[in-house]
Amino acid sequence: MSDSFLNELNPIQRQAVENTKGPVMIIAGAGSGKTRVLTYRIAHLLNSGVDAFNILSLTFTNKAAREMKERIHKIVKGSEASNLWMGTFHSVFARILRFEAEKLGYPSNFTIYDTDDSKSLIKTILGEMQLDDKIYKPSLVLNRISNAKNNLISAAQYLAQAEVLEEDRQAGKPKLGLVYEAYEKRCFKASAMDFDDLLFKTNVLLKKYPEILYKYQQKFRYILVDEYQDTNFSQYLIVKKLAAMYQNICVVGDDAQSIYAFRGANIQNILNFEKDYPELKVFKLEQNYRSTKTIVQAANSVIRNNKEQLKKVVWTDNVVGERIRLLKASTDNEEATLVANGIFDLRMNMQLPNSDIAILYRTNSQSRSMEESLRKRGIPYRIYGGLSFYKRKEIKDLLAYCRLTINPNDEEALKRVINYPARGIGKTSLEKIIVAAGQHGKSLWDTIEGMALYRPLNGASAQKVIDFVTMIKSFQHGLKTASAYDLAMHIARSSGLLKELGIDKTPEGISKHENVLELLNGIQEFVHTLPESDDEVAERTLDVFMQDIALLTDADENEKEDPNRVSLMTIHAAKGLEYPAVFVVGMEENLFPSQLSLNSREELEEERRLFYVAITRAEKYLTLSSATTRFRWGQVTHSEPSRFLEEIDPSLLDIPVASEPKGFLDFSSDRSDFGGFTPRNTSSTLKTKSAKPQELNPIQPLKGFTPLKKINPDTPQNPNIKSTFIADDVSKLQTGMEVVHERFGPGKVINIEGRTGELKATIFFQEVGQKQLLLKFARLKINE
DNA sequence: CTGTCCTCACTTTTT
DNA sequence: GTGAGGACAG
Repeated sequence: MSDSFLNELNPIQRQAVENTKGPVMIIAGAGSGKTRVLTYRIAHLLNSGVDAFNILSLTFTNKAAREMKERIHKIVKGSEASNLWMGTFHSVFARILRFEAEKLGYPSNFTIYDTDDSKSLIKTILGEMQLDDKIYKPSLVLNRISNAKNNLISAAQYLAQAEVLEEDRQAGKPKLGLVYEAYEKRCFKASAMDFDDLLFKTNVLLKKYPEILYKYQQKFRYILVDEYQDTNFSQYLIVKKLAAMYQNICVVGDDAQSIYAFRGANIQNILNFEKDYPELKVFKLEQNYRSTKTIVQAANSVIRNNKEQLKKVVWTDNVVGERIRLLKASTDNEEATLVANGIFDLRMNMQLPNSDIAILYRTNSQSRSMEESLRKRGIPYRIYGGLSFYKRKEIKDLLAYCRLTINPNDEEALKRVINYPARGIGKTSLEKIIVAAGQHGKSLWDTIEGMALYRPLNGASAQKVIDFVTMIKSFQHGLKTASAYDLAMHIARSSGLLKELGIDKTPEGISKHENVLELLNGIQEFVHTLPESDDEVAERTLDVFMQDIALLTDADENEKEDPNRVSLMTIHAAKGLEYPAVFVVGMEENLFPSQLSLNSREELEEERRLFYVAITRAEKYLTLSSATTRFRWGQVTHSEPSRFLEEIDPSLLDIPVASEPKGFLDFSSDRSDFGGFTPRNTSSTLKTKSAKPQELNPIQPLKGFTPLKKINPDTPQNPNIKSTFIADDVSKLQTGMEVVHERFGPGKVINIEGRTGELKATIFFQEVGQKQLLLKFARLKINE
């Protein structure tokens, strides 16, 4: 058994990997090889004989979990790695809760309510309590409930706290606690848990049943938590309890990248970790392997403005690299055009594939203008997040039928489909059912199933509801016998859903129909896929398929499509990812930082950390763009440049020269003789500016100074060399010639093709490998 | 009860 | 500009 991979680590990383006993905290700066340390640590545990079943690894997103699993598979041979418990907090504890559900009075097939379900239920409750949903805005109410749950305050405890009630009274929402209470009851009656419940109920379970706690303490002897800075109190306590016996707990985090406080994440968890475990070992990973010096320094100069942070010095041995480019546009559409042009130039001049490029924004709504400009330019792209596949109406409709079949008590699913497709059960009927259910303390389903007993409706409407009940029951027969696909297809057909969608021949209607078919396809794939690990449920029935659906965010169904696409996503979604070239768009006050964050220092600091995350996604090229006017909620609004721009050390920026008449807006004007991504300034300014960052950086350790080693292709060249790049030179170019490229360094021409003016050369560079270059853009120097 | 038209709120960020 | 939800007529 070889641990040779350990040699790939630097001394601190290696210590962080090898100290597997006892509590460990790894403070990992951006780009410091955190994921590598985590994966190697797990691999090292497995190689030293720890059973995969005894390792619990918690991540923040499904994507992160998936990636880590893949990487571990690559290092550890055999199928052992499949047995790791690795996933998000929510998915791991949902799994445990399903196993232990009866202890809490839940069936193991409980539904997981997503945010829409929760809001819809709150609206229903507000209606019943005759509260104005303008005052009790469902999203705010849900927020408040969510906060309570994340701090382990039940409805009963909420109602028992005088100050909390007073707070609500002050805010003009005195009944909020009662809404919480009703919500809690309704979820329970519907056999449903919302996202926060998955953590809350886990806490309840572990507290109420010491023997269950003991069982999982024994099982999870080694616990690893990624993105620890983003955990909330509820998650913190679960981890603390599980780790209490063996104390083999390793948390990894970076306080500078904490961007989920809005959802209850608590930086204190990372700051207090030391108090919880006195013999804690702390490892600080401060060397950044990802980005250029310029980018690292820019990030440092921004984050320096935050008051609350752990002492940490992120530095890098990498090259200085390009300066950060600023784009200023007059409108959001122009901004998008500039970004698309910038991407075009990067592909041309730096030979970057689309997949090396990402556009990051603060809000999902900003994606639209970007999409348009990319489409115009013919640049393929992929949007991450946004309206995910599983959030589309038609998908939710079919899933609601499936949910109802599995758990008929699921109130939100029932409300969603009882009259869709329309079957004559309208609002009035539904209201009568809800009232009757409330009176008898039954779920909606129990009320309509026992129509004869509870009599919520009479005559024709009653008959329609009875028919609906009969239909759902017929679906239920398939649960144990039919495969997930057969049953789902049967449901889609007999419910009338497919027919309904087939009628609509508008492009949107067709797309909806296709989406449902795609979901059915996905279910079929599931049926044909074998369980990954030993303890995964082996049956391929519908209820197994549905278990984790609510916890899925982005559908990675599209993997089959062209992978060479530009990525578009929110900065939040970009966390943990890295791209050679990054565009951060919408650098404007009231957008980034968000208007809603300007009330408090804490919130502003979170926005700043978000900007820090955005900057540190970039490896080589970073572009920040803004617009002076922007279309927002149907109106043109004026906006000022973001304050964050001023926080970047100006010497790191490629600031458009004022005297240049709007020229900098136009990427394409003279790119033929001047690489589009090259600083435009005169050579004298370039010289002084490129020299400055190193001198200025006060926190750069001495070793960070790159000694005069071999010429690095990424180091900005002395602009005076430019004069030797004469176009005539290029025309003389022939196969076999030795050339020097400004960025790729020395290379040899392998092939030349194309017609004059569009000549394309294939060149093998010693340092970066083979590239295809358009000669009119590539500034090549022929070596004679 | 159904379908259409109109109004209005909407833009933080995610499990 | 858009999508959800309410008002209203059939």
